[in-house]
Amino acid sequence: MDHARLADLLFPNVTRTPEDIEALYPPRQLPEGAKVTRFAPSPTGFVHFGGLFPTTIGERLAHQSGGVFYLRIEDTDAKREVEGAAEGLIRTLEHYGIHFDEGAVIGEDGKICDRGIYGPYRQSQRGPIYHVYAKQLVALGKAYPVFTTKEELEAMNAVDKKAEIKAKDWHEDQTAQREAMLRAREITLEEVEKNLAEGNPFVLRILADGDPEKKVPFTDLIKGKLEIPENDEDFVLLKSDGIPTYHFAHAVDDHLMGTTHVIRGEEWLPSLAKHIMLFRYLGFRMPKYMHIAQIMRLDENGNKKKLSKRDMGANMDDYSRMGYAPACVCEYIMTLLNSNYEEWHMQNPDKPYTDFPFNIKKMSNSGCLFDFDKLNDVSKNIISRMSAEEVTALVTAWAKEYDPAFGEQLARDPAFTQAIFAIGRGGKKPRKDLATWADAKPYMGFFFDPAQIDAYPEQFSIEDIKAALVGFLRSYDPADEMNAWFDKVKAVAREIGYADDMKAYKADPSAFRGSIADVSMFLRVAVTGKMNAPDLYTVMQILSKDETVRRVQSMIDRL
RNA sequence: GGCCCGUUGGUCAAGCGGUCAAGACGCUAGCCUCUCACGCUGGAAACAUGGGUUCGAUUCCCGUACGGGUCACCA
Repeated sequence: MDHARLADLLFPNVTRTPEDIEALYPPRQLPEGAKVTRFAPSPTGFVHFGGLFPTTIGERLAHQSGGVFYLRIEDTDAKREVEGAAEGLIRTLEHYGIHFDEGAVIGEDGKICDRGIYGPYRQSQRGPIYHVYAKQLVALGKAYPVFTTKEELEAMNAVDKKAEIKAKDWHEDQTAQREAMLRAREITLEEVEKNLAEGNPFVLRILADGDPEKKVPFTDLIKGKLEIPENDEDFVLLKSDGIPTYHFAHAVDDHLMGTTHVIRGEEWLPSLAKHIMLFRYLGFRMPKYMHIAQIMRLDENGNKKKLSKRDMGANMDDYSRMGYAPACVCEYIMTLLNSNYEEWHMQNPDKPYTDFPFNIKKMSNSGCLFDFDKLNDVSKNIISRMSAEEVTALVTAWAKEYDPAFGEQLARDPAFTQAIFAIGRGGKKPRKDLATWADAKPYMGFFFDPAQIDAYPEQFSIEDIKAALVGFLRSYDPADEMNAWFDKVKAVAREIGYADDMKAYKADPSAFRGSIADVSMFLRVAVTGKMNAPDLYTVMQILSKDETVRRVQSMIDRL
């Protein structure tokens, strides 16, 4: 077989050589140790939690080392592409504070455009580049074409490949495939010419020289030392539309664009042998790899499953809707990514997570379960440290988008709203009431709308409650200092036979009808409608005397 | 089914041959407090399993089980 002749036959229009291409991609001028990483999504949907994981690592590694973090769009599968998905991906990442130094960006006109000299950054626009390398491989005898007729191609596209294979017997299928592969390798120049003349499309397959019985040692930055069986599968390099598969595009692009670290999910581990082979054939130096474990979820049988797109908590846009602040989500991700992050954060509570010295060695190598409880805790801590102004602004902004009626209430009197969010804020032990902005309404919505009223526990008599409320109204004076105010509440408690001192009550509960805590609860429910609410004295101050009295009176009336 | 990866409390996790096996979330008891919270002090709760190697294994090796991933002209 004359490989050079085959190459010319297959790629008559390719005149450039790999050297010509290399010249267009000069080595990056970066400081020693700088890492070049990338986010390389296929524009088929939204960013999901599992995807934000490797992205955050890439961003941290690049920016912490003075390197480059770029965005490359892997739009090699037109069938699956979703209109506008790429733009959505970029916007979501921006929302989470992930910025790209280079690559595909959203331009002035809202459309994707390139920024940087290592482009194009959309694989769909890199066809001619891939073809140069494809031609080279053919000329080297390391790749060969497999022709199909258009009818066969259509038939292939019509079936769900994955489902089809699953239904088959694995052994049988693999033997058949292997035989077909070996046969395809035997194609002659004459056959190629004939097919080309007939206009039949072809895929370009690699000619695999590996022996799976042999293992190649490989070091993954997270998994450690691995033994990879050599690849013996003639996988597809170029699809029949001339567009490369992931494998081929990965090798060519990451080489030309100077990627130093490839960070991807561990589902790529089984393909690693293919990539090792490709880089070898192409004469490229391999980047370093980090294969990270998947985020899992529990299925209905209690088994772990990879967190997939449809799952609760998968779509990052859902977090916005649920009212999670981006900073909180990022911090939660850091706690999952780096086992010593929490320790660092406890020592540096006020520093942003970007100050944390991210350490690859501290990364977990098994998949973790998504935990909303933990996210909420992280989130509560962060929000508790925000200022009242900040919380007011963020809650209001969130509500305007996701709960307009509530947003309007919050915005009507910003000073009033801010006074509410200032309760228990600041100081050493701030309240931790809010994990999400959506928590604001159940937490403090009663200031605006007292409609929702918790029922009093049944063990208390209506008479006691009424007596306490009436007693309170008789003596209430908003000019009282907090202590004076509470002394009056205590007096009311004594009047109706409730203990005004918790110690005395606990020493002998039977001596009293109830305690000051119960009386406080009677009042709290009357004023806020809730068993749980922030400091009652302050709540009354903010509500005003008229409103406080009105609410207590209305509770007395309905009892 | 072949191949690959993984396995410390319910969850996230320290550990890297000798520890009473950290810590965080959640759960829970009590304390503090003028009420709700916050906070504090405790508690229950774990090395999947069988063989080795070793004076000694959670830690090293092999097997087993279980879980995950992958086997497309998808990424």
